[in-house]
Amino acid sequence: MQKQLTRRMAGEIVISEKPGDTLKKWRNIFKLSQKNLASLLNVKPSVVCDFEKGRRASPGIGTVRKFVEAMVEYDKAQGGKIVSSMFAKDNNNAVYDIREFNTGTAIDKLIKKIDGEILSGNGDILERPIYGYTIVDSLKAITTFNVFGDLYGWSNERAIFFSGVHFGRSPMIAIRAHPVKPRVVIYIKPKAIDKLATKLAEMERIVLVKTELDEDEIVRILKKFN
Amino acid sequence: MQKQLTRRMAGEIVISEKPGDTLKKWRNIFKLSQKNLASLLNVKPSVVCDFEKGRRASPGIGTVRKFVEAMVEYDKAQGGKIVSSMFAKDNNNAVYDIREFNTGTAIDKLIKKIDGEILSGNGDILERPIYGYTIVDSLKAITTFNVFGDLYGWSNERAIFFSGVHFGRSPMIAIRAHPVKPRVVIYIKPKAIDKLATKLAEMERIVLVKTELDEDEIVRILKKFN
DNA sequence: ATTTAAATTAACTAATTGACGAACTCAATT
DNA sequence: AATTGAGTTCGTCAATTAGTTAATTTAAAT
Repeated sequence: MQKQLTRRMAGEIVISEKPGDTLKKWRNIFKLSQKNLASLLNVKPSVVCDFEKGRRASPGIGTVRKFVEAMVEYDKAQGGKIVSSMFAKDNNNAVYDIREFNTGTAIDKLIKKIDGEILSGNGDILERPIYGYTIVDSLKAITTFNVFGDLYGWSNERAIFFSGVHFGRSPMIAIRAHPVKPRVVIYIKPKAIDKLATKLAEMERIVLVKTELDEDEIVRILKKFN
Repeated sequence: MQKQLTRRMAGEIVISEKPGDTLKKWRNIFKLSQKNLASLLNVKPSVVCDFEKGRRASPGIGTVRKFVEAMVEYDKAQGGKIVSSMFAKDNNNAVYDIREFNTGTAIDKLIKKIDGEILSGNGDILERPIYGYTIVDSLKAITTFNVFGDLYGWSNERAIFFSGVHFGRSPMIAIRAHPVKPRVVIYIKPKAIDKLATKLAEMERIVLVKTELDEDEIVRILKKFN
């Protein structure tokens, strides 16, 4: 959660017309004076000001990272009020596991590892690399806040595992409606597979897979991936 | 849309343990060789390599911005395949009618006009103004491109009518998953109402309504609104 | 086993950053 | 009228980046 926020802050700063202004904006959000922030960073206040005023056209990412992380850390030490207010109502116990791989892994390789059966998807799509996965409880995912709402944490170059699947309609509809799509959707022990699910998968060019392994086994297997 | 992606990329790079690896990951996603990317940036390939290999501990944000924007620009010039694969697509004949009101209309007033029955929602929420409506075929809406994808066409201060509703699960799930929410959802002649639909409506603070009028009658009535 | 494209490494230079500190502005207190 | 606090400006300088060229290694493909 903190990482997500730091990423967002950093992204905003880097892409901003005026990185300094954006930096300042965040400092204000965290209710820090230049002096406070400077002391968190072990630098003098003028340094903070120089950056905010854009004296350096292109500060290093190390600087940005330090700034951003210092603010988030600080907030955390104060009880994390700001950070958690950014995430409104978070309650991600719908997420069973979430990880990023260090290197890309081909889709078909992953499917084989988890003993999956392909329901939709073929050809070179299966060779595309993915960079992480998320395992969610399908019902909780839609009744719990924020799982689909937080677009920023998602990379679409990943696999989404759904547990607690009945016919597989709802998860695919949710994905259909959500602007960011995963590359692979894997149903864990589905009771059946609705035709609409495979149809939507085809339309979205998503590889749809089912597996009879349970969550724990999957996590164990995928832990070995890097 | 592009800006969102560039921000996300930049954020990921800045906060990454190994910014170089993350940069590389994105280059791969955009299917560019170091040479290609270098020529887009008017630098030598070794520069790209240096960054990817982390030989610069803290590259400037200008560099990051250039890299990220070059990739996105390049993709755009190629038709934007990668970028749009990150988001949704376009095309809509699922939309039966769509209109904006000139002035705000209170929700309860509109409900009365179309002879609607409230399934979820009460109190002052019903007095909120809405500024337009859309009538969509619920099945087409999820099988046709874009209806949910084109986020910017929507104002959330509006009513969405769904026709062809069976149990009302799918439309609410779609709304649940979509980042932009309407104020009011109206089912046209639903066969039944699933409990999950009302539950989701409550969670989203969306006024859920059903009506037994058909599309044409509704359009006729609403045409009189301004 | 060779060839070729792609990626990595090294050595070097000019330009820029990251940091300091001192002087300065501008409101708001006292 | 003097003091405090927050923020700004700027000269300075060692350390680092952004870029070059050229040589070397890896990985694919013939």
